[in-house]
Amino acid sequence: MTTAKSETIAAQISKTLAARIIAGEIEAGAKLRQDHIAEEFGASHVPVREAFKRLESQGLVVSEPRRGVRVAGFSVDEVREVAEMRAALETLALRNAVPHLTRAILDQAEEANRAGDRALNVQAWEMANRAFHRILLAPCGMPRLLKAIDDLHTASARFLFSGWRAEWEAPTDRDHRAILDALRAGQTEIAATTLARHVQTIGQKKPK
Amino acid sequence: MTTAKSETIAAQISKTLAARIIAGEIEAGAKLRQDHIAEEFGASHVPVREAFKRLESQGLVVSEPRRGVRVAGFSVDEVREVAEMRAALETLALRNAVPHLTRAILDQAEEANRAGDRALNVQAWEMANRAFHRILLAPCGMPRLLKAIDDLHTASARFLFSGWRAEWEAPTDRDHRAILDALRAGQTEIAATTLARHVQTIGQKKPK
DNA sequence: CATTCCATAATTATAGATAATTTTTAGAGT
DNA sequence: ACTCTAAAAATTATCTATAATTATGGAATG
Repeated sequence: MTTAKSETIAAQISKTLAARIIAGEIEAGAKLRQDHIAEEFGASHVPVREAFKRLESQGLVVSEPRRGVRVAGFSVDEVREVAEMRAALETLALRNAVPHLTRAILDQAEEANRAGDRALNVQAWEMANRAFHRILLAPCGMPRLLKAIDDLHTASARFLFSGWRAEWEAPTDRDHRAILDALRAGQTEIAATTLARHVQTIGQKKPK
Repeated sequence: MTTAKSETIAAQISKTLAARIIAGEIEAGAKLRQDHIAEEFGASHVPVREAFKRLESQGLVVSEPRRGVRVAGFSVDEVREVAEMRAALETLALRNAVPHLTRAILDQAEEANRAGDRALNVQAWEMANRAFHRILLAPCGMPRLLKAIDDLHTASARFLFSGWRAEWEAPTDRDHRAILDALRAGQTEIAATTLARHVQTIGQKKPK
């Protein structure tokens, strides 16, 4: 599978590293040495540095001047922080999206939800989950907000994968269905409060 | 005035360019040519590119691959978007900060408010305004949230400076005082709703 | 007048060298 | 044996020079 031709090398490296960090292949706190990564990708150190900058802005790595970058850790507090930010921003997005929601969009979201129910592993479930949220929120037409939410989803996914790697079973997502039902009935407030509660429960599921 | 010695050159360039963009010295849509900027700062193009990446993550410039970066424009819709995001995130931060607010912190905020009243130009007022918000919200202890809010403040400041450059008079800030009074009285909800309304009024003040 | 083609310019990436800083290693002294 | 200091190694950050890819603008052509 070849990556898009017109993407810069830095963007490709950034995406690959982000995927690895999210998947837990590189553990938190590990140093990322630019020369090694440059060699692995057959590139020079310049695009690697740019990829680092992008990962830093996503909160996946932290950079200390002259000391290199390392994979960001995440504490329980930070997981809660991300969950609360998601609750605040996703409800805002939903309220602005509601006037533009059509039946077709709601059907799309329901399909994504079903795909989540059918998921065999946590990665597939997360992909469907993210699709569900994105489909419902995208019609708000607020690009900056959507990008912020997307970065928070990425952070959430990291937590999800790190704690649940082994034991995981597909949860039939009751909340998603409740949100869809409320939206179909035109009950925006109920949908928004359900969404807020739903997002915050993710932060509460301790990985045991 | 020498900048901090241990900062990377990229960080210095980024800060300087950000200040110029916010101040309106570089107009929206203007191309930023890395070679020229590198020459101006006596640096090479590599740190300039890294500075661009940082500005991009702050939303101050947009980058099109192989076509360079240009100063981001901002529409009325975007100003409203930023205001709504600020309202959502600052109320969240305030609610989490309230348990940690001391009388000393509230006094600090009041002093910042007075400094705003004494401000002779919009830049000084903005600085005091930002200080007011930061003092009240910082005790929430949520670094990711605070950083996001700070970036939104930057975007707000751009709008403020662009529209009000010439004609501006110090508004005695009634909302700030109302927020402080509510906090002193332990009325968290009133403080939060006042803050939300206050932030959104900024987006409504049309220039001219 | 529209279209194609080419020259120019700018961005993006490579490679090697240099400086500065951090980390590690080794050694001296108590 | 332990600690503190000094030298060495490793890594980052930067610069210079150069090549390759892609836009942009204008000229030539149908």
